[in-house]
Amino acid sequence: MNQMTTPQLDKTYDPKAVEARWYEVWSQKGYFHASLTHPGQPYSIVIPPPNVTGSLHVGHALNHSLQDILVRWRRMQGRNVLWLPGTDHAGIATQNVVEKQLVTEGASRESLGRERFIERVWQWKATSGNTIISQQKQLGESCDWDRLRFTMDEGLSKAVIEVFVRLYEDGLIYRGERLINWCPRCLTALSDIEVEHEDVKGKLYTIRYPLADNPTQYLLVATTRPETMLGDTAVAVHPEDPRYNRFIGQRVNLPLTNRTIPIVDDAILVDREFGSGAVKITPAHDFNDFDAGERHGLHRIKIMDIHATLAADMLQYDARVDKNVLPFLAGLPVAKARLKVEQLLSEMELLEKVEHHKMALGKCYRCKTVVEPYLSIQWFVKIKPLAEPAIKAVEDGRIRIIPESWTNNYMGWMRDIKDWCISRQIWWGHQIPVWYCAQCTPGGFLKSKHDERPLIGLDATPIIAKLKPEKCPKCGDTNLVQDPDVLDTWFSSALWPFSTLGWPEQTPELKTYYPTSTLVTGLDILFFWVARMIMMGLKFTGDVPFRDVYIHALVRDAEGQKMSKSKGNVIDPLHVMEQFGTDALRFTLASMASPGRDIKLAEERIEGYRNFANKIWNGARFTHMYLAGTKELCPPAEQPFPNRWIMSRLNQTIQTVTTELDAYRFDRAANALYQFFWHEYCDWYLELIKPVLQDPAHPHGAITRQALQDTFEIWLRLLHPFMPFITEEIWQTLPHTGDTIVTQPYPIPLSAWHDASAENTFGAFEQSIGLIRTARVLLNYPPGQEVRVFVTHEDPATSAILVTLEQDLAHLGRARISPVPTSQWPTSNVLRLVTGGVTVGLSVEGGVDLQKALDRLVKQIAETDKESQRLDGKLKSTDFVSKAPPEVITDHQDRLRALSRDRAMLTSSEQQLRAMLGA
RNA sequence: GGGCGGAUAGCUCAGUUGGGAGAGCGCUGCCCUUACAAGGCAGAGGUCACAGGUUCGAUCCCUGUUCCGCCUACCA
Repeated sequence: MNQMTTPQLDKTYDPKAVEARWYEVWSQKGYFHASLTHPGQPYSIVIPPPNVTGSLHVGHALNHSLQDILVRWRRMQGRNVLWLPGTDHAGIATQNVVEKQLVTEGASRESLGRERFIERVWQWKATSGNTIISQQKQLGESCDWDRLRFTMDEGLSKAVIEVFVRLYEDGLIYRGERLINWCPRCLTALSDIEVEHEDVKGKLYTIRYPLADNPTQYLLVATTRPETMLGDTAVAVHPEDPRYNRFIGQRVNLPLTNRTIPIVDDAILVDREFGSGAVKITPAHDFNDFDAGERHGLHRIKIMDIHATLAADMLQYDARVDKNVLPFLAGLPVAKARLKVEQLLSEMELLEKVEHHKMALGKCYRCKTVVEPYLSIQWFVKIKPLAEPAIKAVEDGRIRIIPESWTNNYMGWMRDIKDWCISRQIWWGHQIPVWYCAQCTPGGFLKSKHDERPLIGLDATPIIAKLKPEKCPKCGDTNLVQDPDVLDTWFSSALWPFSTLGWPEQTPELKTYYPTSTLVTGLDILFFWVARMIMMGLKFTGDVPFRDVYIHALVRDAEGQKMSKSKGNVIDPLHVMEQFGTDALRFTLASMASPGRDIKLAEERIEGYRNFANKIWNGARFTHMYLAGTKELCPPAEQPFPNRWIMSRLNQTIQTVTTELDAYRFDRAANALYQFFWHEYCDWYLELIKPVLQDPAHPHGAITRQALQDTFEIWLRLLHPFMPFITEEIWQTLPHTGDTIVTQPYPIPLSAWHDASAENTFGAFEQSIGLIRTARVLLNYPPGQEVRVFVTHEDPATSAILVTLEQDLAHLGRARISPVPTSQWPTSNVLRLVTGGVTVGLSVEGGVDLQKALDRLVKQIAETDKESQRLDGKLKSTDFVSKAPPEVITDHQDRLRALSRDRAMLTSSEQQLRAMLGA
């Protein structure tokens, strides 16, 4: 027993003074370090790695708080806990950050060259990449920082290479020329899910395409992107469309060019109901048209460069744009080209009409630039063979998605999944482990006219290798060029649960902590990340990467808007922690984490839980005044009533919190903790035991002090995962064993503490006190004034219990109590209030206004009557009594009986009151 | 276009085998009562979005409607 001296605590809790100090101690003592020799059953979580350029936003705060609650809880339960932290290298975002820095120095990525640029990024990472890590520590996160990982670390990079090579060898990675989503600002390919769609009001242009054989006749073609017509290589109509099918096989003159293009039939592409029923086909600039082009063996004519501007040479030589309009169009960016084409067509009277049209516009998720479907050579993962086992793992329950409702979402996406474009035309990231031999490539490597990168054509044979090969295996030449592209950041994140544990080595960590127990994440990266981890985990470890996936809500502002810097509605968690304390923020987020609903975070809520922290603090100050001396042992059943009651309630709270945490109901667990402490422990228990504590000679003094500090200490442990700082601070000042609350056992329910009779007794007691207090207010008695109170219960047994509680009733009711039957009460000058069998009488002093009391009685009688009628009506229904379950019927009968007893007491009370008023 | 979620007190939200509608904040009144005014006590406030259906009985289950949000999609 480590008996501390009673400290003097300030009246209000000051989180700042406490938080940094304890985090320092926890770190130094290594409480968060996972040990392979720990005897407990492993419990492991890998953190969703935040972007290394990032700083802690409120979404992280939620995500991390929930993980820390789970981890601290399991650690206290004695599990062998690993919470593995880290960051990802965020290829595009990080490169953007460093490039911006270079611009201010008058330099650029290109001027530095690839090697020096990458060095520069590492430098940046060394100085700025730990921002979020230190912020995570401020949040109190109990990660094993000794195992901090970064997706570009040597070990993780090794895993990336290993996976790439093995996927290639298994035929699951291929290189091909496809249409991909291209960001003309980041100058790289994006995967499908890196494109955000936004509804915009655009225009639908209807253009006349004159028939080649008879230019006075024309086909009407509708499009939202008229500028792409320069790259058209066909027009499609529906084969069964009587308006057009006779034209199939003929040709049209493509306006603004010197080309004619065929009219083809295509039942897949053409919707006869839409637009004019004829569709232009631009295979190099539209995803549907690309497929249609494949079906009809059409040319693909590119008209744009990597910046999404119309390229003069492409227009001139490939698209054969008419030389009269060429100067107007060459070099224009897409948006301007659209206007110009509209104008030109209009002047040539080839523009039939322009209508308003709403459409979805794809934007880059990093920089919000409009993305272009762009024809280029890229690397892809063939995803279907990986998706199938990943679907199965969720179907057969090896992976559980919580809340379950997201399972459908996952399944739907997985079943309809498309090949994953994994190459990115940037420098920061894992460079693709593929080399090419110039000697063996017939066309050699070209330099693009529009890009400084070497263009490696599809005729080049890739040499896939974990390390750079010495020489070409075919010709022996040593002049090999590595593929300039890097892999999608999500490619390395997909390996996170096992690459961080040492894979491809079979490390002890991997054996102990894989599969991980739980993944905690937001819905926004279910597809980006979760699905891909499942696919990769199954493929490369043969097992799922985690058992449970807990998906939490998105945090929005108080108006329900998504937080964004541009809207200026972001709540900065660091500022909140500064203002209200970390524990308050954590508790707020936990208490609002109801499944399937977004969190609207308002500052008032956080303030409310700041007040809760202060309440806890003051509860501790109170407890400190009455710490026990020597240890007092007393079996629960022999404890005085307040102790028996609070122990039973605490026991129930332990049960609830544990059950709810098991079900990932952080909100309910938090509410149970709050409700217990504030509204049972402080409001009732502390008040009940004050007379005992304050009387040095009281026979229950010693065991009550003991119960007070024991229950407080247990509750602190119960709360600790939610509010780690304040619980440690207070726990240290109470008698305790051990060095830190962090590693103390989590409370478990004890059946000996459960006491139904104490809880029933409390029910009658609480009702009595409630009536006394209400009566006081009705009669305008000052709170301090002691009054004469009669109290009884219609059930004799309960009445007898109330007799035993006379002291407690007197104390909390501030009254002289007469616990006698109503027959012994005065018939006048007493206000009688009734509820649930309890009747309380307050003696009425002369001169008080009784009208308020009368109003209340009248209202209560009316309510009683209404409810009685409702119950009576049901009980008189033959359908009800014949079909409802017996226990429901007896319950209704009991309630009706209780109401009518109350009602009799109420009316007699009303009559007395009227008599008093009349007098 | 498809899918999913939501609509309960002024606000934010609980309410899971269908049987008496709850919490927090806010509001009103009274109190600086020796842990706490970041507090205590008492109180007001809801046809559980709307319309049908199932049932003895529906906030809860089913159908439809309206509104809001999210995800997803190639209607040029």
